[in-house]
Amino acid sequence: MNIVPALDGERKSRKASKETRRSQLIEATIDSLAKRGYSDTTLANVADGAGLSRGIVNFHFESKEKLLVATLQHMSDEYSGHWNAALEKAGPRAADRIWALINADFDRRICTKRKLAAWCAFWGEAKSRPTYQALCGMNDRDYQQTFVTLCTALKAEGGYGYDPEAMALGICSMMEGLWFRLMMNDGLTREKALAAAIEYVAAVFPDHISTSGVK
Amino acid sequence: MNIVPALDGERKSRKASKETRRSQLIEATIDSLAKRGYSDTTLANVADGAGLSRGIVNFHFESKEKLLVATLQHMSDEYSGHWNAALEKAGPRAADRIWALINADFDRRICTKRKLAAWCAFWGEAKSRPTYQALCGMNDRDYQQTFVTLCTALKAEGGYGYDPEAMALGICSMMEGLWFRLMMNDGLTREKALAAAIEYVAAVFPDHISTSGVK
DNA sequence: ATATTTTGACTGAATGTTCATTCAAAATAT
DNA sequence: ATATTTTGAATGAACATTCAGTCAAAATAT
Repeated sequence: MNIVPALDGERKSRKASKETRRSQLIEATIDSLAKRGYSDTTLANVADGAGLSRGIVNFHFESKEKLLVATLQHMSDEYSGHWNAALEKAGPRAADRIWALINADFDRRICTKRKLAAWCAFWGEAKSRPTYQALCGMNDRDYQQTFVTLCTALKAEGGYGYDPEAMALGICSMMEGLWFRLMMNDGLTREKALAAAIEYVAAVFPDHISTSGVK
Repeated sequence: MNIVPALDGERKSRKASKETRRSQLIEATIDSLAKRGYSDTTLANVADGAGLSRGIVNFHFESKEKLLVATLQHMSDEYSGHWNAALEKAGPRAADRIWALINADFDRRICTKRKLAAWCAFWGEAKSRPTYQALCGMNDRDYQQTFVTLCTALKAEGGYGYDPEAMALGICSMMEGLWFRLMMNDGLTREKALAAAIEYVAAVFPDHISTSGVK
C-alpha cells in the first residue's frame, strides 16, 4: 500500500504540513467529483483516493460539507486568479483584453475535463445550497461586469449598435455553455470550442477582431 | 394534510389510473429536485409532496433510479416536443425558423425556474451516469444539428463568411448558458435572456434578423 | 551523544443516522 | 369474492462522524 519511499517528503511522511494535507484532500475530492459526481462522492472515496485513512477528512476539515466548500473555494480562486492574470498580461486595449479573456477560459490549465466535471457537480447542487451559489455567483458577477466594460469601450470606439449589457451577457453565457458542452459531449474539443467563441466575437466586433487575432 | 376534497377526481380518488399516479409522482419529483437538488431528494420527500404514502414510489416505479429516469425522460420529451412544434408552426424560411426556435426556448411554459432547476440537477449528475447523459445528449444533438442546417441555409442566402458548425455551436451554447444563468442569477429575467439571445443572432445575421424580428 | 518525554498528525473500529426497499395488512374497486 | 392499489412499520445497507489509541518526529533532559 505504502509504496512511496522517502523521496516524496511532502506527500507521505507521517507529518506533512496541515496545508499540504488539505490540498491533497481537495485534489482527491475533485477527482472523485469528476469520476463519480456529487451524490456518489463519499468521504471514504476521498480518503482512499488520497491514500489516507477513513477518519482523515473529519480531522482536517471537520465535516464533509466543509471539505466541499473548501474545494469549491479552491477552484473558484484558481479560476478567477487565472483570468485576472490574463487581463494583467494583456495590454490596455479593449479588443486585446477580450481576446485574452476568451483564450484564458479555454486554457489547457483551466479547462480540463476533470475540472469541468467538478464544476458541473457543484452547479447541480448550487441552486439549493446558498453557500455554493454565493461562491459560484461572486466570480461570475465580476467576470460579466468586466465584459460589460469592454463591450462598452468597443462600442464607443467602433460605433457598434449593440446594447453592451446584452452583448456581455450573451458572450459570458456562450462561454459557460461551451464549457458545459465540452464536459458532456465527447466529440467536442477545447480547440473547437475556442474557435466557436472566437468566431462569435469576430462576427460581433468585425472592426476589432477577426478569427486570426485582434486587428 | 389531506385537504383535497372529492373535487379533484383524478388526484385523490383512491384509484387513479396508473398513468395518473405516475405523472403525479413525476411532478412531485420535479418539485423536489427544484427545491432540494438531486442529492437531497428522497423518496419520502417525493411521496410527501404528492400527498401519498412512503411505499408508493416503489410500487409504481420499482426503484428510485427508475423514477428519476422517467422524470428526465418526461422533461426531455416535453422539451423536444415543444421546439419541434415551434418549428412546424414557423414557415419554411431559415430566418423564421431560427427566430421560432429561440423564442420557443424562452417560452413561459418551458423556461420556468422550477424546470430549469430540475434540469440542472440532472446535468450535475449526467457526466457520471450514462443513462442521464444519453437522455440529455440525444435531444441536444438533434437540436444543434437543426441549427447547423439553418445556419448553412442562411450562409448560402446571405453570403456570410462563418463556419456554420461553429456558429450553431455558439448559438446553442449561448442558449444553454442563458438557461443556466436564469436559474442561478436572480437578477436575470426571461425577457432579458431572450433579448440577449436575439441580439446575438441579429448581430451575426444582420441581413436576415434584427432585434425587432425577421427581415 | 543518548535516552526520555511531549506533541500532534493519523488510524480504523464503533456509533448513530439517513434512506431505499420490502412486505403484511388495510382499503378500495370490480 | 377477488384483484388492485395503498399504507406505514420494519429491515438492512451505506455513510458521516467520533474517539481512544498509535506512531513518528521534535523537544528536552541526562
